[in-house]
Amino acid sequence: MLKEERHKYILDQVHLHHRILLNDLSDALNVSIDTIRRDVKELHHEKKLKKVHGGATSFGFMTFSKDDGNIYLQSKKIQIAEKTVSLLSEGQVILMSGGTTNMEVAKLIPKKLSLTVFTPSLHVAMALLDHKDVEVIFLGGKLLHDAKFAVGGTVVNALSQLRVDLCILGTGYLDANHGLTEFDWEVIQVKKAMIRASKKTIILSVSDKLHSVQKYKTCDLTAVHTLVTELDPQDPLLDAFREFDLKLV
Amino acid sequence: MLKEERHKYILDQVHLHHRILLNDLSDALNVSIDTIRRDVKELHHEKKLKKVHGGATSFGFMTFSKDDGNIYLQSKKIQIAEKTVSLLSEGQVILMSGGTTNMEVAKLIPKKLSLTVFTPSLHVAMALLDHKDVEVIFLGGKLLHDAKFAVGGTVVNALSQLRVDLCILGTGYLDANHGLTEFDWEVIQVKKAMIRASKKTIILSVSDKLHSVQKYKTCDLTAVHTLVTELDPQDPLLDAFREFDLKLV
DNA sequence: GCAAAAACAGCAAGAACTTGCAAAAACCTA
DNA sequence: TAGGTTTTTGCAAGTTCTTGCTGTTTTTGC
Repeated sequence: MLKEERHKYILDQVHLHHRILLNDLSDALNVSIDTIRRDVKELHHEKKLKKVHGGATSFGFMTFSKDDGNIYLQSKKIQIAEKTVSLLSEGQVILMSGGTTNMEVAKLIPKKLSLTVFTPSLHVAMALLDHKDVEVIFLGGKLLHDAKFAVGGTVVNALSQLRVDLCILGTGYLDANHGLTEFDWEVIQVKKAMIRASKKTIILSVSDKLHSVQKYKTCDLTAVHTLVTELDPQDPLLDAFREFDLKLV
Repeated sequence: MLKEERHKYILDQVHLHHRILLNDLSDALNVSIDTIRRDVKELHHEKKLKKVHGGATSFGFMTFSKDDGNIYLQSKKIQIAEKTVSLLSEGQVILMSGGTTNMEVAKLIPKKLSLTVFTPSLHVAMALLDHKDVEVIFLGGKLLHDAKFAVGGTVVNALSQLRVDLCILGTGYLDANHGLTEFDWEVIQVKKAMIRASKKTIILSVSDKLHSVQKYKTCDLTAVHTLVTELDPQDPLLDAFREFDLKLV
C-alpha cells in the first residue's frame, strides 16, 4: 500500500468518525504502528488533522457545535444543501427528516422563500425557525436522545394524515441493491411514513455513504425520485444508480 | 476512550449545565474518579472551566445565555431552578412549558433522576435530551418563531389526553389580583391545557415579574399550588400572595 | 466536633511515544 | 543497466504519559 493511499484512508476515517486510534489504523492498514505514527505526525504538521495521545481527531472536534464541526464533510454537505435548496419553490409544503445534511438545507433556505415544513427533528426545526417566512410544524412524539428526533406512533399517525409535495430525507445509507437503509428501527418507521405522505422523495447523501448497507431497510430505490450528492451527476461513482428511474443532481 | 474525548465531553457538559459533579462524569465516562479529577484539574489550569469541591462549573454561564445576557437575572433564574429541581422526585411524569427559567430547570435536573417530561418547548426539550434517564416527549404543533414553542390545536388536543403529576410553568406575569397573565393568546391556550392536564401546578417567576399584568389571563392564583421565586419565602415582597392557598418556595 | 465525602500524593503496571538503526524498496544518474 | 543515494519501513531500547489503587489529609454537612 502506498503512503498516499494510507494518508487518504486515515483522513477519511478521521473525517468520518472525528477520532481514530492509531492501533485501529495499524490493524486496518496492515502496517506497523510506527508507520502509522509517522503518517499521522506528518498529517498533523500539514494541519490536516490533530494528533492526540493514542490517536487523532479531526479539527473542529473541540468546537461546541452540536453537529459535527468537520470541515471536510461539512463542505460536502453544504454543496448538497445548495443543490437541494434550488429544487424548492415558493409555497410548497414539505417534509424534512433529521440529520446534519438536512440541517444545512434548513439553514440555506432563502430568507424570502415561503414554505410550510413538517419535521420530527429538533435540529432542523431550530434552524428553520430562523426563517420568518417558513411555517414550521413539529411532528411531536418521543424524542431519541442522540438523534434529537421524534419517533413513535404519534409521529407516524400525524404523518398518515398528510399529503405533501415533497419529502427530503437526509442521512441514511444508500446502495443500489439494498436501497435506503438505517440502523434504527424506530427511525425507519417514521421515514417510511414520510415517504408515504409525499408525492416526491428526495434523498440526500454524501458520497461516503453511498454503497454502504445497514441493518434495516427504509425503502427501495424505486421509491426515490431524486438523489442529491456532492458529486457531479456524471461521476462514475454514481453509475450503479443510473438503472433506476431517478434524477441525479 | 481518548483523553481528548473526555475533555470535550466534560466541557460540553459544563457549558450545558453550568455545573457538574465529578461522580456523574466518572459514571458517564466509565473511568475512575481520579482520572476525572485529573482531567478537571487540567481543564481548570487551562482556564476552560472552574473546579469546585465535588465538581466543576463553567466560568461564565452568563456568556452562554443568548437571550438576556443579564447576569443578575440569570443567577436569579438559576436560584429558582435549583429550588424547583428539589421539588421533583423519581419516576414522576411532568409537563414543562418554555421560557429561560424552565430551561435552567431542565439543565439542573440531576443526571440520575428518571422522569418523563412532556413539553412544547424546543429549548427545554433540547436541554432535557442531555439526561439519559429522562424520557422526553415533544408536544408537536405549529412552532412560534420567537418563543420556539409549539401552539395550536394539536398541542391542546394531545394535552387533553394527559393526566400527569406536575406542571411547571415558566415565565409569564404574576399579580395577586389578576393572576397569571401573558401577552400571547396562543400560548395561553396551551398553558391552560397544561394546567388542566396536571394534578399540581408550579409557577416559576423572578421577582421582577411579580405584580405585573399582561393582556390575557392564563389562570387565577387559586389554580396554582406552588410559587417559586428567587426570594426568601418570608420576603415581604411576597406578602400579597399569602392570602392564597399556595406554597411559597 | 464527628462522620462521610472529597481531594491529594505517591506508586506501579501498562500503554504510548521517541530515538536510533538497519534492511528493503524506490529513485536517480551515468 | 549497474551502482550509489534517498526514502520508507520495521524493530528494539529507553523514556514519558496515563491510569487506577493505596493510604493520608482536607473539606463539608450535621
